[in-house]
Amino acid sequence: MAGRTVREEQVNATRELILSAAERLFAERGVLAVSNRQVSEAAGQGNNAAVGYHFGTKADLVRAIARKHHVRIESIRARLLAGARGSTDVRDWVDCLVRPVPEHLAELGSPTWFARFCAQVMTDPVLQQIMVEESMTSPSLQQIVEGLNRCLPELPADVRAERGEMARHLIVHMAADRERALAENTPTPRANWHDAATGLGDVVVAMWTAPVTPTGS
Amino acid sequence: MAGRTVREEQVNATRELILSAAERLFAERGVLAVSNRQVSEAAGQGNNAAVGYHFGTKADLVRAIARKHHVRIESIRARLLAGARGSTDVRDWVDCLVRPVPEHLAELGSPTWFARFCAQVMTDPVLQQIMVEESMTSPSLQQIVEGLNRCLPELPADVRAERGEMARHLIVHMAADRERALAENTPTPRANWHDAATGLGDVVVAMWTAPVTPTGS
DNA sequence: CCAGAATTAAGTCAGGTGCTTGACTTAGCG
DNA sequence: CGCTAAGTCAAGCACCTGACTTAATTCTGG
Repeated sequence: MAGRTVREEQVNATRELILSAAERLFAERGVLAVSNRQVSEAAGQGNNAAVGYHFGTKADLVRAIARKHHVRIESIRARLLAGARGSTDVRDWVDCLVRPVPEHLAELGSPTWFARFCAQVMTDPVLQQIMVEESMTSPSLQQIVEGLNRCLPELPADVRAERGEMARHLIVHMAADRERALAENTPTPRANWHDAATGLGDVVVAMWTAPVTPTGS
Repeated sequence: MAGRTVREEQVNATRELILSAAERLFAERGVLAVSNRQVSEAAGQGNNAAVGYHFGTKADLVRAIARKHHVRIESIRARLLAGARGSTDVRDWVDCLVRPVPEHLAELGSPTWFARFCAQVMTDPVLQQIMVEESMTSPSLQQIVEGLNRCLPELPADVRAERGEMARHLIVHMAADRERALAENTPTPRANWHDAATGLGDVVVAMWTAPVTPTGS
């Protein structure tokens, strides 16, 4: 088994090269504006079809990038979740929801591209579905939802769904904004990812606990 | 001057045809996934260069679509603003911020495509700037910001900026989500655009008035 | 009623795209 | 040591794209 390393190492290396080149180009220029050829070249592969060989279609490449990060994010979420188990404080559950992505970006160290990539993919009419498939299969996310439900039992199911969507948008797009600001050396409202997550948490807690003005009936 | 009508009418009609065809295709398939050719064809123009003739580059086309809607949205915002002048209730100013887009979409009648278009353009790394230029020149938006500032004088400037960004993301992306759900006949949390705006308002008010947990110093 | 301009139609062109093909390189194994 | 198979490379294919050119059509102003 140890003999497999040499070749397999090399393959994994080029796969990783393609993955990170694609992530960077996608974030900077837009997923659809970048061709597989350009990704291959940026990854230092003379072969213009390297992406096709290793990943298949562009959608598969996007999925691979998403999956790579999601495993890290998932483990951070699991760790936070362990600390919140049984809590009846909304803030604890919101932190489980809000902190994993910023914390993951902090771990990666500057510069990062994943947040911008993520925001784009989540907004694109055809790529969106890929992201949903990748991230909604997370069991830990389900546990957070249940935890929040227990904290806010009288919140109507519709409103709960609505505010869940809102939280998702906020987390992804605010991370993308901050990441972009960092890349362009523009001033950011917060000094670091942890503080940014705190600001996000303040808002998301307020959001979940906001009174619901009656409509219709 | 009345004699101009026949010719100019026709030209404006094809321009409008191109504009709405582009808006629909962009929303459904993605701005960059649709070529100018496809837009021209979808608009019923035998000329594959009709887009180029009438608008120039794709960025110009995007700008034209954005501008068309922004004039309507701006007038709705101005009307709401008149009712809020002098108020010290956060909710009044939030309504000015939150209601124009949903109300505009309601006026257009189903199906609409602008919200999805808008969300994409705002997220794209190169198109984003166009949208910012188009929408940030609005003087009425400035007035809303000032109104909110007067209601929340002790909120730090950084946090104010941060929460302004959040509100923008929420308005655009939640509208896009609802629009997509409408297009796909998926159930929506709210029965109509007005109620959706109310739900959005509840959250945005809570967001602006949320306590700020101290960070750093 | 007509000359001239604006708009639409139709075709062309160079360049870029995804995908496929076949040759070359190299690791692993008998 | 030579064979096999996986990975890499380079070239070619059919197709699509934006940009440009030319012709036909339509309307305007005189």
